[in-house]
This record gives sequence, C-alpha cells and structure tokens, in this order.
Amino acid sequence: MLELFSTYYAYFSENLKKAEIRTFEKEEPILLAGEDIDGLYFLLEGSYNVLSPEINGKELLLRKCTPPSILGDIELFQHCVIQSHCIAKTRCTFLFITKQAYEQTFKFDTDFTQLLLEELTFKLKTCTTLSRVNALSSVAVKFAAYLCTIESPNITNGYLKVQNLQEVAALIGTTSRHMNRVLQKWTEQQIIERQDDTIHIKDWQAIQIISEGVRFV
Amino acid sequence: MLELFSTYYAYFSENLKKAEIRTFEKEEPILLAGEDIDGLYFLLEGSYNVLSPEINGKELLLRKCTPPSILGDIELFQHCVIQSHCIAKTRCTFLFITKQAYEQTFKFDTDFTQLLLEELTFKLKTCTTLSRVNALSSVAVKFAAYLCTIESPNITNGYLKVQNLQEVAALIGTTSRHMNRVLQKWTEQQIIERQDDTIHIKDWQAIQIISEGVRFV
DNA sequence: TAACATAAAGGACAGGTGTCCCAATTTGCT
DNA sequence: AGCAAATTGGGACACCTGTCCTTTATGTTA
Repeated sequence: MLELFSTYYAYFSENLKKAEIRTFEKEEPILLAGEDIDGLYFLLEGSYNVLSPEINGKELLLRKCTPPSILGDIELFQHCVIQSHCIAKTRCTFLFITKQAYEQTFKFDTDFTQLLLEELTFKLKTCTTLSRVNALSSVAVKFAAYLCTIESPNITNGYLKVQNLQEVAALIGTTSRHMNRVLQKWTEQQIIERQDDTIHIKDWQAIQIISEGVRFV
Repeated sequence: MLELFSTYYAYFSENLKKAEIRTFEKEEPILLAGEDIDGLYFLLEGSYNVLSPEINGKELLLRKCTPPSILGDIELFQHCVIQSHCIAKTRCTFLFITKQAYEQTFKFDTDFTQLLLEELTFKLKTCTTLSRVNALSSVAVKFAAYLCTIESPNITNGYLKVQNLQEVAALIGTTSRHMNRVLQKWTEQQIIERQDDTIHIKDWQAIQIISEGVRFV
C-alpha cells in the first residue's frame, strides 16, 4: 500500500493536509445512488462492487474495483447525484479529497488530472465492453464470465462457495430460477457438481470456453 | 458553429496552429475499430454514430454524437487501438490535434483537461445507463427508446421514414425478424400504421410509455 | 412482356428466460 | 426435540427472441 501511495499519489506529499483517510468495513455501503457526494475517493486498499440501482427489481454488477480506483468522478464533473451503489466487499481504505480541494488545488495539477483521465478512460473502455456483453450474451455466458472473474480470490481447488445464489443472479441481471437451470445443465454435462452450498467446478476449462473470454474486470 | 468554437475551444485561439480541420462526408467511416489513432477529434458540426464491433454478426449502437463531442480519448489515454466504429451520419467537421500536440501543449492547459474530464464523465454516465438497459430491457423497450431518441430530426407529423429496418435492428442488437414482430404487435394495438417504407406513429404517447424513459442520448 | 434476381415480410419451430407456485429442505425459536 | 418460518430447488407455463425457410413484392435484364 505504501508503494502504491508513493507512486500513484506522489504529489499528495505536499498537499496531503488537504486529504483525509476514510475507511469502510466489509459489506458496508460506501456510496448509495441518489445521494449527494462531497468529493473524490481514491481506493488505497480493499475492493468494492459497483451496482446499478435496480430496475424492475434487478440490480446489476457494473464493476468490481481494486486499487487503483477512483470514486466520485462522474458526480463531480457532471454535477449530479451519485449514480450507482458502491458496496465494500472487503475492508476499504480511501484517500479522500473534497470538491473544494479539487477546485482550489488538484485541478491545476497536471499529474493529477492525467490520473483522472486515465482512470476515466479505463472505466469507459470496460463499461463499453460490458454494455455489449449485456446486450448480446446469454445468461450462461455471463455466469461463466462471472465465475472466471471472481476465480482467484474465492475459489480453492475448484471448490467455489456460493455465498448467495440470489445475489449472484441479481448481479448478472437474471433470476435465481434461471441460475438453477444453468447449474442443472452444467451438472448434467459433468462440468460442475453441487454439494450443499458449494459448487465444485470439475471442468474449469469448459467454464472458460463458455465464458467466451468475457470478464467483469 | 462559430459560437461553439469560441465558447468551447476558446483556448485554441493561441494554439490553433497546432490544430487542423478534418471533414467527413455523410456515411463515411471516421474511425474503424482495431486501427491506430493519431490524436484527438473535436466535433464542431454534424453528427456521427458509435457502434461496437460486431459480436456474432450483430453490431450495436453505443452512442449518437452531436457537438460538443470528443473522439479518441480512450485510445489516447489507454494506449490502445480504436475501440469502436465511428460513422458520420451527416457531414462532420472536426478540429483535430495530434497526440504530440496534446503531450506538449494541451495537457498542461487546465481548461482543456477539464473539458476532457467533462466529456469523459458524460460518456461514462450514459454508457452506464446503456449497459443497464441492454441487460434488463426487452427489444420493444429499446426500439421505442430508439424512436424517441431520433424523434426530433427524423419525424414529421408522426410519419417516420424507415431508412433501413435491418440497420435499426442491428443498432439495437436484434434481428429484423423480431423488429417486424414488434411492429406487427404495435399495428394491432393501433399504436402505429405501416405504409410502404414509412411508419406512421398514431399514438406517440404509447411509444413513450413503452420506452420506459430510456434514451440513447 | 417474360424470366430471373433481389429484398422484405412473415409462418413455423426451438431454445432462452421470467413468473408463479409448490414441495423439500434448512433454519430458528421455544 | 419439535414446531413454525424461511429458504431453496425445481416443475409448469407463457412469452421473448433467434433461426430457418417460404411467400410476396420489387426491380432488372433480355
């Protein structure tokens, strides 16, 4: 974290008095759609999910964020209320600067604005991909892609603990009923095995093929 | 256009020697996905569509752009090839600056970077909406939303000339077969009337209700 | 005008997906 | 341990959507 701090926010060194640290616990909401925001958040450590506010009862995973990642940019520059829910998935530490600090100081710092531009273009690029996937891919593809995306942190030896099937369904914009159907089919095809609240992925390669290379970066 | 020029790109006045004008005719490709880009384009006049490169034969309307609008930002900051097709829908005039001019001059201009930040956050905001719509809305909703989006320029007295149903279908990520189905249903419901290559929208309010407020801004 | 090529509309069918609901299981409480 | 409540998995059904293919309309050439 210190390394990240020094390379990524080097210029904060002299402006650090204008920044503060904010921390959120696992599962804690960081921002909720519709509320006002007071500044920019820079994720130093931890991870959070960005979810669209629900539409006909379904929410949708827009993005999974790990450092470096910035929150509040849309709201700051578009002068609008918070657009999406942001929920801490692990304990999150942010460097926070106020709108005023941005307007008075950081706005004029080329390194800082470059940082914002890089982050925003990254978000836009991945959002474009997601939009296309949402438009043209089936639930099976999205589910497989979801599994591939969360693979590393949550899966041990191919055993995936499904925390909450409902939630995963909501995340990819479908119903748990349909998730069960997909799981059933994969079970028949010997790709997975279900036991209690765990999914054992027997044929990881098959899942990767089904995912068509899609990832929720 | 002159007004736009002066308010929007005021600072170009002294740096204008670093910029050039580029023009594209109606239907002409401005940028094609996969190619390299050489700088930033600022739309002064005209309109163009941004389409995702096709996936299983379907392309997808990502954005309809009118001034002010910027092209090449993702590619410049993410150092990647062009992400989407950009096709002129009417004659387009751009102010163009090279990567080098950006790195050497404009990068250090606060007004300029603010402009980029505003444009990028705008794109990101609308892209997020689109992503959600693509994930959770039916073809009927998207088609109605499309009609509402293009309403003003293309529709006179509720008579809409369908230039090419195939194209519209591709734009919203479906098939012309299904478009016909939707049109058929709307005809039964007395919402529209088809005659030759024209759609007469008899009940514009119904279309707006079906669109659920979605717009392809 | 006849014959052919092309494009558009729609019928038939199959598969994906959502909704509703019930049965089985798990959970929680006393 | 036993019962009530909540959760979960899955059956039945309907609708949305894509694919394939036939029919009809349009245009083109000899």
